[in-house]
Amino acid sequence: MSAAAASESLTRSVEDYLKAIYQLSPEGRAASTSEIAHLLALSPPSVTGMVKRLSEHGLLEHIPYRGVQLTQEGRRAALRMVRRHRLIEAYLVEFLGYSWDTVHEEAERLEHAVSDTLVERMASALGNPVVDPHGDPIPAADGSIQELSCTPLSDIAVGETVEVHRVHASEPERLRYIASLGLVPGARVTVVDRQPFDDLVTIEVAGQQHVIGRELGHVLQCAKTADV
Amino acid sequence: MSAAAASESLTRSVEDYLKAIYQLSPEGRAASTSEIAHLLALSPPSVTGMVKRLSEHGLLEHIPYRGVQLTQEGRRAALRMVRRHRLIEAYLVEFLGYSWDTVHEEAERLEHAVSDTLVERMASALGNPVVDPHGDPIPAADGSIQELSCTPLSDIAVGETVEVHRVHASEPERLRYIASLGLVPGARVTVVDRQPFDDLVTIEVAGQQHVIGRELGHVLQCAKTADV
DNA sequence: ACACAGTATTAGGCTGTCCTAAATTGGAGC
DNA sequence: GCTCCAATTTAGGACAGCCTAATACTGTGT
Repeated sequence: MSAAAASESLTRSVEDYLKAIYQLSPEGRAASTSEIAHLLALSPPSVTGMVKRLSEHGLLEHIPYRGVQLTQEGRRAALRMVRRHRLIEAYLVEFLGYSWDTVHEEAERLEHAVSDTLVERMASALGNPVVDPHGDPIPAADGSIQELSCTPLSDIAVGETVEVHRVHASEPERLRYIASLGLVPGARVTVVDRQPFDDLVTIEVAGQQHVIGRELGHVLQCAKTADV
Repeated sequence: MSAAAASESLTRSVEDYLKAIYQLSPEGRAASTSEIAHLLALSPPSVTGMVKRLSEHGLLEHIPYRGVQLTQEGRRAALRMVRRHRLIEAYLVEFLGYSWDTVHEEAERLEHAVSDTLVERMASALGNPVVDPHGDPIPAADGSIQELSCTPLSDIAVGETVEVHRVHASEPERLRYIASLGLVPGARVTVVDRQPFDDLVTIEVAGQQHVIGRELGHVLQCAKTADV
């Protein structure tokens, strides 16, 4: 049964669900109904209903009261959306004057409307980039993705100097604040102090010191310089 | 009542209806249910139903059994879609390697997904063009549009030389054929002969003679050279 | 003046996606 | 092992859009 479902085009809603579930299940962990509902700003019953339909179509597996996991096919569809989204973001920033804080919303709509042809043309125009403007890796057209291993800034030891690789946020205000501190992908950051509570770290970037709280500390994914 | 409806965003379907009705009513003539149904590939009852909803929202006026006409507001929304569509086509041809026969379908989907911001950025990148790749005029952002007066090729007198201004087709096969004859906007065409029946005209373009039938004769909109 | 052909509308249904309110279930803590 | 809370699912409903079949209208031709 599960094999028969391929190739009919998915609705916008379905694409959003698959992308959300993919994002909620690193390492193939199961995503819960309420997590999905929260991420998509829907009610939990709506999610239960859709999840049931998607599992009938072979895109995911649902163990009632336990959560959902994408099937191979669902994962493929989700990665396709992630590729689209990130390439569109990269294209808009590179060629149409978007800044990284405004690009997410536009890409969120376009990712459902572009053809595969257009996506690949944008990729070519960009020189087939491997990361988007936030440093997130762009899945290849064949669905492979290599997650680069990063450490949240909040886990970096005092005295270490690292490079910001990914900035895991989509809200414009947050991104603008982060950019105003100079914490864009590629920036070099030194952790100069750490508070014993609340994961507060003091960092130095571009000669300036700032204190970073728990949330931003997790949003900023870093790695040793010259690491991949 | 009619004024209260503004600014809620329109659905894809609604946008398609408005654009179709706009295209079917040159000079504010009324469009019939069956014309709309045919253009959108829907059943007439579906059109009646939607038309009813749209007239409740103040986007058009419906006189039962007589046809529909856009209101000011509906016309504005339709022109917005036409602008989007034509600018997207121009952008894709100019920057992403699309040819005029493949670009329509892509634009048809994108026009519903782009933001006003993106449309205006594409317009700037293009240098604010006034016509799209098919020679169709692009409405201004304020909704004004100047229709250039053209004559169908089938109405040009024998012996006259004219310039192709607009090519009013969207089907890829037809457009490819037209392009293969060199009949792109800007091409100079001389009518060398005309059959007494079926509107067949013999033309010369780029030193080659071709016979053009009734349909293509209407698709090819021409004007005297150096006419605007 | 009237019948009829063709067009348009009404009636009744289906699907996809969402919602709120009311059960149900699983696991934490006693 | 039982109780209870929070998470989840079921029940029941709304709305946008679409369809087919049945009915109503309009204008044409005689």
